Parts: sequence; C-alpha cells; structure tokens
Amino acid sequence: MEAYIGEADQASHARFGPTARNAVMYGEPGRAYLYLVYGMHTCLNVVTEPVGRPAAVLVRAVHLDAGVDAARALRRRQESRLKRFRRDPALAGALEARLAATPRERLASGPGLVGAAFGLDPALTGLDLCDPRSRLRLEAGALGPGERIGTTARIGIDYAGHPWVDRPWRFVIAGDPAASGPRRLA
DNA sequence: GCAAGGATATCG
DNA sequence: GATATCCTTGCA
Repeated sequence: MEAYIGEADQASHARFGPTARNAVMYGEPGRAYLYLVYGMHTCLNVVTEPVGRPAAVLVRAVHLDAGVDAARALRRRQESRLKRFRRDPALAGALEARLAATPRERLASGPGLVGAAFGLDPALTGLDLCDPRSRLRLEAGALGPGERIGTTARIGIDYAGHPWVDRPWRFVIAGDPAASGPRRLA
C-alpha cells in the first residue's frame, strides 16, 4: 500500500484542493475512494485521516488467501469489457489463457489488478469499509510467521518532484510474491 | 519500449 | 470546449 497525505503532498489527488473527484478524501476515515486511472483501471483507496484532512492509502496489491476462483472470474468479466478485447476475439482467447496461467499471487498484484480481481468500480466510492454489512470491508489481520513490513518510495509519481518522490510511504511485506513493484528492500 | 483508454484538471 | 496528464498493464 501507499500513503497519500494532505494537500501539500504533490503526489496526492488532494494537491489541487477539494474537487468533485477527491471529495471523499476530505470526509470520514474508513471510507472507500475509488478512481479510474489510465482510462481502464480502477484503484482502491482507504480514507485514513479525520474529516477535513485529505488523506488515503492506495491498495497496490492483495495477497489472496481465499476466493481465487472468484477473483479469476471477476478479472475475466472486467477485463473482457476493455475495447481491445471486444474488438479482437482472438485477444479474448489469449486473455482466458493468460488468466488460467496466472498463479494466485499474481491475480491481484497491482492496483489495477486489485480493482479487477475484486470487481470494483468508481461508483463504490464512499462505501464504509469498516461496516461489517458492507459488500467490501476491512478486517483485522496479522502478519504471517517470519513476515515483516518494509518501506520504499511510492511508485508512478515522478511528476510530484522532490521531496515527495523520495518519501518512503509505500509499505510492503518484504519479499511477498503478491506485491507489485519492488519486493526487495534496500 | 510504448499503446491502450477515458476521466480529470486546467487553460482558453 | 480543447488538451495534457494520469497513484497502470501487458505485449512488442
């Protein structure tokens, strides 16, 4: 995951102040903020700070312990909607083969892949991720034996410039094959 | 290395 | 309204 904190953070969607898109970042913590990136991928964020302080954590990858078949089915359904697959039936077959060959650690190993594997949509923005009745929710977890969390710089935010590009605000289970981006730490 | 892909923020 | 940009991915 990656943290984006405050309007001063030049990598955050809040850097331009409140807008229609990022409004939920200014609201209650524990809500979902989902947005479309590069015209095709839905990214999941969790609002993290009290009302009035825009901040969120981007979920860059999920290590699936269950629901592997469901994740494959959702990815197939979601990705086959992309224009290039609708245009070319042969590509759709290739997608099927690629998904079948994708190990569980790689089914949700990227922010866009998390969105696809969970069947997420920007319309879910505002969902209370702490409400046990929500279709999508956060639950307490624990690190496995021998697992440790390390930090790195955030990914894909070169436009932010210094010092933001260097902030160690990406958090990753060291060596986790389900992580996206660098898994080994300096 | 780069195209795909559409919403967004900013400028005119 | 036009345009540059984007918290990405998979294939050349």
